[in-house]
Parts: sequence; C-alpha cells; structure tokens
Amino acid sequence: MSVKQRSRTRRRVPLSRQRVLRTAIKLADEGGIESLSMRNVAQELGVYPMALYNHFANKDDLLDAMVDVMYEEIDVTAGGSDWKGAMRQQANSIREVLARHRWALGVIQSRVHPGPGNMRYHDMVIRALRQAGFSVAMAVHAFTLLDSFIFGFALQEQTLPFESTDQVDKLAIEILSQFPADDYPYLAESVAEHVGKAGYDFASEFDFGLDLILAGLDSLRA
Amino acid sequence: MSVKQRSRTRRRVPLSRQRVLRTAIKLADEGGIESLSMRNVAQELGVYPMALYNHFANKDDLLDAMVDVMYEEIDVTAGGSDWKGAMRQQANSIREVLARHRWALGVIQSRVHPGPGNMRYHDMVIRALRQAGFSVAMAVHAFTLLDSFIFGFALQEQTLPFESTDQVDKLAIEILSQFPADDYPYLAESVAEHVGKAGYDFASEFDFGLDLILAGLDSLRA
DNA sequence: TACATTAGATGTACAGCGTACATACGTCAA
DNA sequence: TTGACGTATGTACGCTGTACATCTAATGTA
Repeated sequence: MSVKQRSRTRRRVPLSRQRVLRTAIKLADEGGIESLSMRNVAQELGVYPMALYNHFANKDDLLDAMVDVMYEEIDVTAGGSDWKGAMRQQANSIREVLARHRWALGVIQSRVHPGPGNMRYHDMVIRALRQAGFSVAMAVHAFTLLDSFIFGFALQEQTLPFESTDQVDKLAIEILSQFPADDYPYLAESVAEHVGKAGYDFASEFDFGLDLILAGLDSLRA
Repeated sequence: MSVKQRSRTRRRVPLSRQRVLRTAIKLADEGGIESLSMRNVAQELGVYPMALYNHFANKDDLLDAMVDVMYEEIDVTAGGSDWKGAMRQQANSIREVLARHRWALGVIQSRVHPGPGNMRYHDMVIRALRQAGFSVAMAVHAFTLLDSFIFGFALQEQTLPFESTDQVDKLAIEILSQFPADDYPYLAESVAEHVGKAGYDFASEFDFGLDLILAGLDSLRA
C-alpha cells in the first residue's frame, strides 16, 4: 500500500460506520466469510486496518452489525387480510436474503446481541399475525415455528453440495455411489425413484413445508 | 512443551484419527469452536501440531469428521408403528446433541461433504417414514420438513442470549428496554402478555411446532 | 484570523493461527 | 542386518485480530 498515493486522495470519501459495514458485506458476499478480515476491509477502503476500530469496537461488533443488515433486508410488508400470502412472501424474501448473504446463517449462530433490524423484523411479523386474528400466545407460536422452518430450510439448502436446487439428481447419485451399494437402501430408493429423477427441484420442498405449516396454523386462528 | 518429557512417554498411547477427533470435539465442546486450533488439539494430545496432519488432510477435514460424529450421535431407533413417537424421540435427540455440541450448527453450514453418519441418519429416518406408510415422495417431503424445523429451532434457541430456555422472561424485558419504548409495540405486547410472564418456557414452542407438523403429515400418509 | 481541542487515521508490534517442508526416528519385512 | 516406510519433530512463512503510541486534519472558541 502506497502511503504517498493514499494521502493525496485522503479526503475523497470519509470513512464511516456505514461505509465499513457495506464494504465488509460486499467482501463476505463475494469471497465468503473466511475471506473477511479487518485487513481486507481496510485495504478495500484504502485505509489502514486500525482505522476501522474507530467505528467498530472489534470484529464481533462488525459481525453483529452485518447480521442486522441481513434482517433489515427482509421484506415484511404486511399483507392485510391475506396473512398466508404475507407469510409466504416474507419466507421467500428470507430465502433470497440468505442466498445473497451466504455467510449470514453461519454468523447468526454465534451472535447474541439482537439489533434494530432483528427487532423490527419480529415486530412486523407479530403484527401481521395479530392483525390476522391470532392471539398473542398463538402469534408467538406461529412466528417461532415459521422462523424455525424457514431458517432451517435455508441451512439445509446451503449444506447441499451444489449451487442450484435443480442439479440434485446427478449429484445425489454421485454421492450415494461413493458408499458401498446397499449401505443405505432407503436413501437409495428415494434417489432412484424421486430425488434422482430429472426435473426434481429441491426448492419445491420449501413450498410443501410452508403450505403444511400455514394450513396447520390457519386452523388455530381465534 | 518439554520434548524430553514427551519422548520418555512417547509410545504410551499412539496417535490416531479417532483420538484426534475425540480431543477436537472435547475442546470445541468445552471452549467453543473459536478455541479449537490445531495447536491446541496437538498440545492436549502431547504432540507437535504437524503430527495431526498424518491423520487429517487439514482443519476442514477435521471439521467434516466432527460434524459427522454429531450425526452419529443422533438416536434414531425406529419406532415401529408409532412413527410419530419415533420422530418425536429423534427430534429431541437432535436437540440434545446440538446442545451438547454447540459448535455443530455453525460448522454444519460450511460443510459440503456428507459423511457416513449423515447418510445413516437420513437413511434411518426415511426407513421409519416408509414403514409408517408414507410414499417415497412423501417421505422425502416429510424428512426435509422435519429436519428444517428441528435444526432451525435449534438455531433460534442457540441465538437466544441466555443459556436455559426458562430464563426468557427477565431477559426479553431487558432487551426491549434497550430500545425506545413503543418502537416495537407488537414485540412489547408479546413480552408483556406472554413471553415475559413467569413460567414461560421457550422449549414449549418446540413441542407446539413439532405436533403441528406431525399432525399435518399424518393426514398425508398413504 | 489564530489557537486549542479532539476525533480519527497511521504505523508498529505481538501473539496466535494453518500448514508447507525438511528432517529424524521407530517398526517391520526381507 | 538393512532398507523402506509411516509417523513425529522442528522450523518457517504469511496470515490473523488488535493494543498502543503517534501524528494529522477538522472543528469550536476568542
């Protein structure tokens, strides 16, 4: 890094919490969370590493903020009377956000400080459910169940060893073939008769689960 | 580390993949995943760090194996005709295992190589579902939905900023109080009228969700 | 306009990390 | 007895987060 060159363009764009945050998210999106270092962020911003610490207490603080941005990006426009539609839209939004920020699920797990984005998200979900006629207790039940399914599905989806959900067929067969035949007969049956068939799309499992849950919840509305 | 002392006791217990694996899991269980380093594992085993690389290609290889141990520890004894009971038992087993190995959820997300423990787990779940009368397609739907819920619930549970699920009341109020009053009216209502009440146990949400899903699936059996 | 205050950027340093690589050693087959 | 081979040792390198001291540029006050 050339200090001379840097100092000439010093004041172009002042460093700020927002700029650091956006840069960190960009780097994590592009290169994965393991490529996110304070040094990389600083370099991307044309700044010395320690400058970041004027805006974030430490790397954990930065990670907390990154997770909260993820919550902020969730689209939770209240759906009025069509509460199921609203939940479906929100669920899909979460899936999109988590696909855009693949680091988020891994980072979420080690965070303990909920930020305003997190709070806003949950407040709006509960609002939608309350306005749809759910009792307070049932609204809590409902959003916990929905959140569990949505984030859990995303976790499974990202654990799959391929990028797109429509490439399951070939890969499932390949993985199975790495193990002795008949070690996993039921898994093999599923792949042979269902998952391994051309046209199978793992994403369809998301709609199945979501529909089942929404139907179950609907029957419990006040 | 004293080499003299080590060499005197050199052959007491030979290093092995299993011993490295067990030590790594022990360290991660006790001190969290961030305290798991190849150097720490080596020191715990009274060995130089590079010795581990005779048994694992690299740290990722070790993490893959650790996750697979977690799958192996899941209790999936087939429940015969009582498929719901079997699923409930298995779900609780997963929750126990993930509580015992709090690092697992965070690590799972970055793994792409399913091991034999993972395969066995899924094979046995599908077997239980098939024997309960589910079609192949429906068995895949069912275990994807169940897995999503169970792992997703565990993710939420571990994100909660307290250890035990029965301490929600005080803490929920404390967190809310850090933000301007009435910023999150629906969240506040939930806490005031339900979550914040003494005796509320977040773990009960698990049974609610599981029961709803099992009931929904039951109506779809062949 | 001149000066004091201060927030923020710089630059150095340190301990710890994963692991490449060369060396040494213990065990077993011929 | 010797040679081969698998495993452990020991060194080294480039990377990490961040403590700390220093410098610099912008801001508030007279």
